[in-house]
Amino acid sequence: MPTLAADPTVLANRLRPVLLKLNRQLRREIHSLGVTGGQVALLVQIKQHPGIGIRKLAALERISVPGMSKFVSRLEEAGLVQRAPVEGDQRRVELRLTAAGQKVLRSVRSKRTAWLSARLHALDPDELDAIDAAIEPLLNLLEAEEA
Amino acid sequence: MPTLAADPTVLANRLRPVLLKLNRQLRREIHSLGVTGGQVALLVQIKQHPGIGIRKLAALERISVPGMSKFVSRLEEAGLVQRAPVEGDQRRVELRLTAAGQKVLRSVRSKRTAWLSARLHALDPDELDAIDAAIEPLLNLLEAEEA
DNA sequence: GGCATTTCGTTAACCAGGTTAACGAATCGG
DNA sequence: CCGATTCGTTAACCTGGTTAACGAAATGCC
Repeated sequence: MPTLAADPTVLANRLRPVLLKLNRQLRREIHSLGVTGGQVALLVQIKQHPGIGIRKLAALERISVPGMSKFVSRLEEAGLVQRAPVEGDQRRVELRLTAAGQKVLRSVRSKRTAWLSARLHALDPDELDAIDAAIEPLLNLLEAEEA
Repeated sequence: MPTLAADPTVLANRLRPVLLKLNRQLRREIHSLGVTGGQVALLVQIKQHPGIGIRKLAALERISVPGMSKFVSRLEEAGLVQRAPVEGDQRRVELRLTAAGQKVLRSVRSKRTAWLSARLHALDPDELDAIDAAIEPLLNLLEAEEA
């Protein structure tokens, strides 16, 4: 039974190693289609914000602009996204999924063979609920600093 | 309100981006003393298992043996850990914290200025409880595959 | 005792995922 | 029309990993 009214600093020290190890595993989830978790996240964002630019996308994903430029280049080389010039502003670029990108996204979403999905299947329903309930608070952790 | 009896695959797809972004932030938590979260985790393990070898440590942290060797080398160069020869087996090494390593660990543990700690302080008690309650299930996710 | 096998750690070479610094081109505002 | 800003790219660099190959030491066995 977890301690109620957890001390934030103590909680941080317990949470950190868990996140660390989970992400080490997730990094290896470079599954079948050759796309990493990070790349999938990018595809999702582009799908949800068609025509978005590098800069906004970088902000959404919380990485630097040059970093985003590089990742998008990789996705473009892989044929999953398309850089299109913006009408009336030749500095900007509009990003969109290609047909191949959409296909990848569809097939990834239903994938149950990925490490995380497989491990979650092994948990009890109440454990799943506990994780489920933590997702929003964890998201709030990130949104807090957008202010 | 989170969905009860969450579908593991759906939950995985919601969880992944959260973990991804959290870890991107955590990576920048290279605070004052110049040690990263991963390095702190290592120091903690060495403290809890004094005299542990590279191989076991690598298994505990779920990374490869050569990777661990490299990280330990860095920590040794930084003067935080000490490689000592093992009595009666000259292949092995025993790892121990130096005084400096213990000092770093003490000062890190109480640090409330780190990003994660600061953000957690901004959450409601019930959100903290939700996160707290999710830690064990998340750990189980990792332990499951030790079997 | 001697030799094959296994165990332990290191090194080298490589890749992904970032970062900051510097820049060039285009747009915008006075 | 010119200075300042905005957008994206490139280059150089770092951390955190990986696999492959290896050398030295210990173990098992005949």
